[in-house]
Parts: sequence; structure tokens; C-alpha cells
Amino acid sequence: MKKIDIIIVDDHLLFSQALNGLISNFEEFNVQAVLANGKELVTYFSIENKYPDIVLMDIQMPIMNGFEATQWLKTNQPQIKVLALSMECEEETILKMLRAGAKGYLLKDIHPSVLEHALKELHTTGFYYTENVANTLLNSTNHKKNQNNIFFKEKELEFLKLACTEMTYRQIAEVMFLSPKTIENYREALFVKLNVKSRIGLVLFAIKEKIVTL
Amino acid sequence: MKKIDIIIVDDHLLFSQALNGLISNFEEFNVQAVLANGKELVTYFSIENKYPDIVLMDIQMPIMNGFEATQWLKTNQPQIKVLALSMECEEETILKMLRAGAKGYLLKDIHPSVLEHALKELHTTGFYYTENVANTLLNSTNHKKNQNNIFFKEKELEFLKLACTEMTYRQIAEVMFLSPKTIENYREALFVKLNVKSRIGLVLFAIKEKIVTL
DNA sequence: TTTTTAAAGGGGATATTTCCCTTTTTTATT
DNA sequence: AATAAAAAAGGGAAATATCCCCTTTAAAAA
Repeated sequence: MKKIDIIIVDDHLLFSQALNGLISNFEEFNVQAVLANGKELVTYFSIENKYPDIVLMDIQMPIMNGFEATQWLKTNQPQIKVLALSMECEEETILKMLRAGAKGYLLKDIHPSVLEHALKELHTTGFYYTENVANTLLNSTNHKKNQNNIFFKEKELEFLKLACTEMTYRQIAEVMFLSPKTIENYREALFVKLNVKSRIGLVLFAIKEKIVTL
Repeated sequence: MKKIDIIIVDDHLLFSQALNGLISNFEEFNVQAVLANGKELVTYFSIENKYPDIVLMDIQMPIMNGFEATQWLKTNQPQIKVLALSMECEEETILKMLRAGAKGYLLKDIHPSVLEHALKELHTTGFYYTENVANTLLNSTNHKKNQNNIFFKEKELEFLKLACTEMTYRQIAEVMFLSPKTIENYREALFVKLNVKSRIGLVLFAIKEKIVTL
């Protein structure tokens, strides 16, 4: 019986090589190559004429990252299924990856048996999502976009960012060319919207939601 | 010949299990156990009476992280050598880990053969640093910032963490069983130490330095 | 024991934040 | 143009935060 061919693309050599050993122990699978980034994958296909069934793709990689590589595959080798393998569990990252064409998304803290199962599923049904990832997706599409982008007005966002500094509201008012009392309105509105009771709450929210970066 | 016993502590199951397979292929080494975090390591020693020669320690872990676990080993099992294994190459992280008692620091993007070499070196000479890590340490001539944690007193840290909530100082005083005026002293001291002008500044600092996590 | 030092607590003043409610101005809708 | 809705601005007051200077208490060092 022909084995299912896999290429691992990950810049963490220790991990990818170790993963290589792990997958080689799975009966149905064969690791065809271990590459360090997307560029190497593209180069590989330009030299070799062997196409795998599945690519295990890391996301954070130098030179050509997981997003770009997945998009490249989608265009140039659409029959190859991409299984994203990352430590990031933020919905935006997951969504970007799935939008790029990945057929599944695994976190690196899963049990090896889950990986084996995922690979099998991917090969037979064409996709695989862990419960964890599926939940993240459910939560994201509904609220998050609303809260971050549509929910806030321009000035509110500007104020929120300035509230995350050591400026007093009076100083913020000066910078925004508004009366302190208007700033007061924005503050009040945000307190209600975000359900916080103090400026500290605003700061915590803004940092959590990455409205400001430190 | 007796093999060198190793315990892997890493919450990324896929990685640790794969690493297990990898190291098991090394002639001189034997993986005694694979654990998911520091707490499991402590628990392990309280049940088993087998102590490894080396612990391969991840840093970011739930419940009990690499710093805490390494410190625990330093106190309770100082003969065990800790080899930190992380993706973070920030000098502060490395320093914190070495200060906690780690005998070496490897990045996860190294080649498996480097790991084998590092393990051998660690066992024979007692320490191992990659060139990469050594350079990072050299560059850190001014590690005044790094001594943050030593710099803070227990109560100050406790206060700082509580200052990153929506509690008023009065409420913080209640929680800490201190007078609001004493809290006032801590606040004032921190303002001077951290060179900030408001509670917002405290919050920003604490989050930047990862004294609090969101 | 005496001395020193650090931690804990206080008085009182000023600035800022927070809250509640009203008015004016601008913008959008019909 | 008339009306409604949103944005901007304000009054006044209470709660908090910030600042400066000081005393007491407890622990540590001499």
C-alpha cells in the first residue's frame, strides 16, 4: 500500500526533525522532505518533481512565512492539502491561515495521536479542525470584528489610545483639540460600552484587544 | 554503560513527544519521563524516587513555568542540570533563566545534532551555551533593567499587580490588610523607581515587563 | 542594650477622575 | 426649512489620586 506523503515546513529544526521521526512511526505516512521555510518549499518543487499529499506548515518563518507559502500552494499546487501547525491560537491568525487555503489548523500542544488522527482525516475527508480551533472560530466571527472595528468611532479610538498614556484628560483634550468636557463624554461612553469603572479598565481593555501596542 | 537520564518538561505535547523519540535515538541518552509543566515535575519527584541527570526545560508553560521550576530544582535537587529550551531569544528571558539556575540555553530552531552535542557537553563540563546565546549575553552590558524582579520587594510587587486592576487604592489596602496610607507609600516609591507620573504608568510598566499577564 | 533602619501609618492640600444632568452646536434626514 | 440625532461643551459635586512632610512601630544591626 502506498503511503501518504508529507512535507514538513518549519524553521524550528529541532521540532521539525523530531516531528519527522514521530510521523515516520505512523504506519500510513511517509515524510518526503523537511524544509525550513516557504521559499525552500517553492524551490523544492522547482527542482524535484515529487508532490506530497499533505504539507505540515508552520506559520512564523523567516523569508517566506506560512501564509505566503499556503497561498502559493493554493495557486500552484491546489491538490496539496495544507495542515497549519502553530502555537498561536489567536483567531485572527487562524482565520488568515484558513483564508490562505489551509485545510486544518493544529496547535503544537496537542498529543501526537491527535496529529495522526488529523492527518488521516485530512487525507480522507479533506479537512480537520480541533475542537479548540473550531470554538475560536465561532467566537470570532460573531463579536470580535464588531467590537474592534465597527463599534468604535474614530475619535473614540483616538481617545482610547491616548488614555493609555500618562497624559491627563486635560492634556488629551489639548492634543485632540477638544474641550475637556467633550473628552469626558468619550470617556463616559467608553466606560459604558466596555463595562469598566476606571481609566485603568480602559487601558487593560485596549492592551488586551491590541488597540495599543507596548 | 549506564545511559544519561533525561526528563523533558514542555507543554507542547507534540514537540516533547517528538523530542522524546529523537533523544531516544541518541546512544548515550535515555528519556526517563516527559512532563507538561513544572508542577508535574515537582509531583513526579514526590512520587518517584528516580532523579535524572538533566532536565530539558521549556519556559512558557501553564501552572508552573520554566523559571519557577528551575528555581525549585536549584533549591531541592541542585545536582540536576537544567537545559533551557525555548523559542525566545530575548536577553532578558535568557538572563532570567540562567539566574534561576539553568546550565545552558538552547533555541528550538537548532539542528538535532546540536542538541546531542549540548547534552553531552552539559553532562561532561556542566554547562553549554550556543554562540547565539553567548553573544546575546555579551551584549547585555547594562542589565540594570533586568534586575527588576530583585529590585522589587514582595509587597511592592503585590501592590503593583493589584494596581493593574480596577480596584481603588482603598480597596487594594483592604485586600492587602494595610492602611491606605501605607499603600500610598508603595505607590509613591514605585512612581519614583519606575519614573512614572500616574497609575496608568504603573500599569503600562507592569504589562510591558510581564509582571502582570492579561 | 542602644542605635539604626525599614515598614506602617497619618494630616492636610491640591489635582484629577468620575458622575449626573443640561445646553449649545453641528450634522443628517425628511 | 423643520426636525431629529449626534457631537461638543459646560456646571457642579463627590470620590480618587497625587503630593509633601511627618510620626509611630517593629525589626535589624551595632
